[in-house]
Parts: sequence; C-alpha cells; structure tokens
Amino acid sequence: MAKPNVDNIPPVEIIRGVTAKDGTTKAKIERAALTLFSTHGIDGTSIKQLAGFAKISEGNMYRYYPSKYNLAETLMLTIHNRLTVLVRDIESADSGFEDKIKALVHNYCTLADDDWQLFSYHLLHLHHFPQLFSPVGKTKRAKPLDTPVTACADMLTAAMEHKDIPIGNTELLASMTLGIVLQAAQSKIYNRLKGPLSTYAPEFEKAIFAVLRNT
Amino acid sequence: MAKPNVDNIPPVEIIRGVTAKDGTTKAKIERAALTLFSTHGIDGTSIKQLAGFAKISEGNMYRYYPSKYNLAETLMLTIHNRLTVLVRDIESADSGFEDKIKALVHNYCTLADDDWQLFSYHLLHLHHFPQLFSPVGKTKRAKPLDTPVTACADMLTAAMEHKDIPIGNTELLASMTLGIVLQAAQSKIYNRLKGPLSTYAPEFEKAIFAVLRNT
DNA sequence: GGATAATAAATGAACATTCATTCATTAACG
DNA sequence: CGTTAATGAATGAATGTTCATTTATTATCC
Repeated sequence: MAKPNVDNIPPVEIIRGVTAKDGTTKAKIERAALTLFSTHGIDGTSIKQLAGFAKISEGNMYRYYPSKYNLAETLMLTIHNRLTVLVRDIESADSGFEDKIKALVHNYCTLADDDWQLFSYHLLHLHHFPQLFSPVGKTKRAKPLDTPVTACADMLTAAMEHKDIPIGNTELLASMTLGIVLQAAQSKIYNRLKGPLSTYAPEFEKAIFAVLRNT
Repeated sequence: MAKPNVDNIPPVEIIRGVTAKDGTTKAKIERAALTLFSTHGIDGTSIKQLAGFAKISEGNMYRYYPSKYNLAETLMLTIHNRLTVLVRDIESADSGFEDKIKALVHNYCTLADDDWQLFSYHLLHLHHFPQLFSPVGKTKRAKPLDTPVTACADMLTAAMEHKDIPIGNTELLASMTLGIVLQAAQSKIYNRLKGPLSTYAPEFEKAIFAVLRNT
C-alpha cells in the first residue's frame, strides 16, 4: 500500500466535488469505500471487496484512484475540510454568540444527515490520519492543518474576549461541547439513537449553553 | 485470521487478571498489542510487528493467544468489562445521585489514567467489535452484553424516577454526558489536552450536572 | 549436591493464502 | 478507426499460522 502523503491536500473547491451519489464509476467506488471502510476499517477492507461491492473490476479502481490509501485519505480530507469550513464560516459571520452556536449545531447536524456515511467515516476513522488532527507534529510541516476542533476553540476564545461566556480552558470547553454532539452521533451509529441527528439539535444547543455558561 | 467468537467471553475474575505490566512474556505481548493496536489499528498491525515490539519470536505469540483476533478481543473485553462493572458498582451503591455522579467521573478518570493505553484502545477501536455495543443484534444471542453506556442510561432512568433530575431521553442524556468526558479523553490522545484525565474531573462534574439539570 | 530425565518456553523457517498493484487484452463509443 | 473505459489474470510481497527443533527450567533419583 502507498504511504501517506501529508502534503497531498487538494484545494477545497476540488474536495467539494468528491463523494457524489450518482451512478458514475467514481461515485460507485466512493460509496463502496465509505460503506466498507466505515464498518470494517481501511486495513480491514480489501480492493477485491471494494470492487465487488461497487460492482466493478479490481483493475478499474486504479483508473480513478492511484492507491487504496489515497482513496481513504481523499475521502477523509473531504469531510474534514467541509466540517472545518463550516465552523470557520460561522465563526467569521456577523452575528451574536448565541446565534452562532445555534447555527453551528444546526449546520453540523444537517451536514452529518446529508451524508451520514461520510460523516460516520470521519467520526470512526479520523485517528488513521494523524496528520489531520495532531496540532503541531514533530515534522517540519510549515502550516499544520486547520481542524474543526481548532476552529471551535477559536470561537470560544473570541466569545470569552467579548464576555459572552466566562473565562475558561478553551481546549477543554471545545472538547466537552463537541463531545455532546459527537457522542450522540456515535450512539446513532451504534443504533442507540434513532432518526436524523438534527432531531436532537435543540437538546444539543441547550446542553452546550448549559456547559459554556457554567461558572 | 481466526473469526470473531461472540460467545468467547471470559468471566470477570479472569478478565481482571489480564494486562499486567510486569515483565512476563504474556504481559510483553499485551503491552505491545495495546501500543500498536491503538496507534496502527488491529488490521494495521502484523504479528511480525507485535513480536518485534515485544522482543519475542513470532511463533511464541501463539503459546499465549490462539490468534491475533483473540488477543485483540480479549484486551477489548478486559477494559469493556472493567468500565461496565465500574458503572454498575456505583449504580447499585447506597448514596445520593450527586455523589454517584462525582464517584463515576472520578473512578472513570482514575481507571483511564491507571492504564491509559488500555483505555485509549477501548476509545479508538471499540467499533471493531460490534457484538460489544450493538444493543440487540440480528443474531439469536440470548443476553446482549452489558455496556458502560447502558449502565449509565439505567442510572439516569433511576435518577428520573427519584426526581433527582428532570424527565428526559435517557439514551440521549447518557450519550451527551458521556461525550463530555470521552471527547476530552480523545483530545488528550490527540495531544490537545495535557496531564492526567483526572485533572479535569471537577470540570466534567460541573458540565454533567449542568446538562442533566437543564430543564 | 550432582547427574539425569522430563517438561515448558522459545525460536524462526516453511506454508498456504491474501494482499495491493500492474498490465496485456477486450469492450464501448463517438 | 481511434480513443477511452473496463476487465481479470498475473505478480511478487506480506500475511497469519504451524511445526520441527533448540534452549531453558524444573523435577527426580542416587
């Protein structure tokens, strides 16, 4: 298998084009990958299984992706960047803190519901790509990748400066509030919660405000 | 690789004996497995790598575990049962709700800190073992396995009956409150939070109470 | 205690199988 | 016809597991 290439990060506009659900061969490969990678892991899924699920030949896979790892990485970058952009867009918007949180929860849930396979893949297998979350690695990488958690932490820092919420450990608060939504998402994957994630958005909002305003 | 055996669940007293940190061969295998499985995944770790890390021969692995999958499953069952027992013990204790939550957070963090490798393995790779979390699978399994989440949900149900907290969706509340702690743990794995998890126990308690008492 | 026998632990090469990837060939299509 | 898409057999490296053999430890007997 090809080695990870940390610097192979397609620009967002290209990324946005991936993971369509139409019947093209590329889409069939991507949907097969999301399904099988999510349930059996990347290393636990073979090219033969992917090709079988997508109902194409093994060799034809390589016309669309140069390696299994590149396929897995591209999919992960897609959702990782979408989520990051989502948070950054809201962060830079011209609205009050309360509205921002509400928009954040709503958009996050909607994005997850829109492509639950892609979202699950991110939730379950992000740790396969250390370069995507490690704050500043040991390598000489000039700019560490932006992440949803970092973006959330930045939002909280700004909110503290504007005295919207009490001063606190931003990394910790970002983790705890994100955890409220993400663990519920995990419970949905495990069939402990039913229906779209958006169903629970009002509860998420209330819980997040409760945690953040806690002195 | 040997297939998963859902019914191969050692009793708790046997489970408790595993994952020592002494220099015995079995312990060396288990520590190597926890380290490599956590970072590279189960399917991403070969017997050769395990043996190399543990500094024993490949063949000798099979004197202590019949297969790679059994090793991975045994370790997962160990931590999964420890966590479940931890919650159940507190649930059945004769103390007030507030004290139970405090004890829960404290013991959970302490257990995690005591064997961070084992805890991380559980957090990152539980989804490799669907039989451990799927509430009631499609199989004719008589008794679905007890889990930490189920135990927490039961605690919340009791608390609602005793009017310690407002009525609500127990599964959702269990997810959200667990998420507060687990996402922080994940942030610690990703080096976004420093020091032992117990450091943040008081913050966890406050956040959990804030969420649970939220009307 | 020291020599010998019995048992347990450990090794690493050998095995069949599976893997990701390549490539010569064929099919589809404008 | 020429170009692109698709196939699936072929390749060699890597995989999990087995096993004959060696080494270490423990037990037995004089």
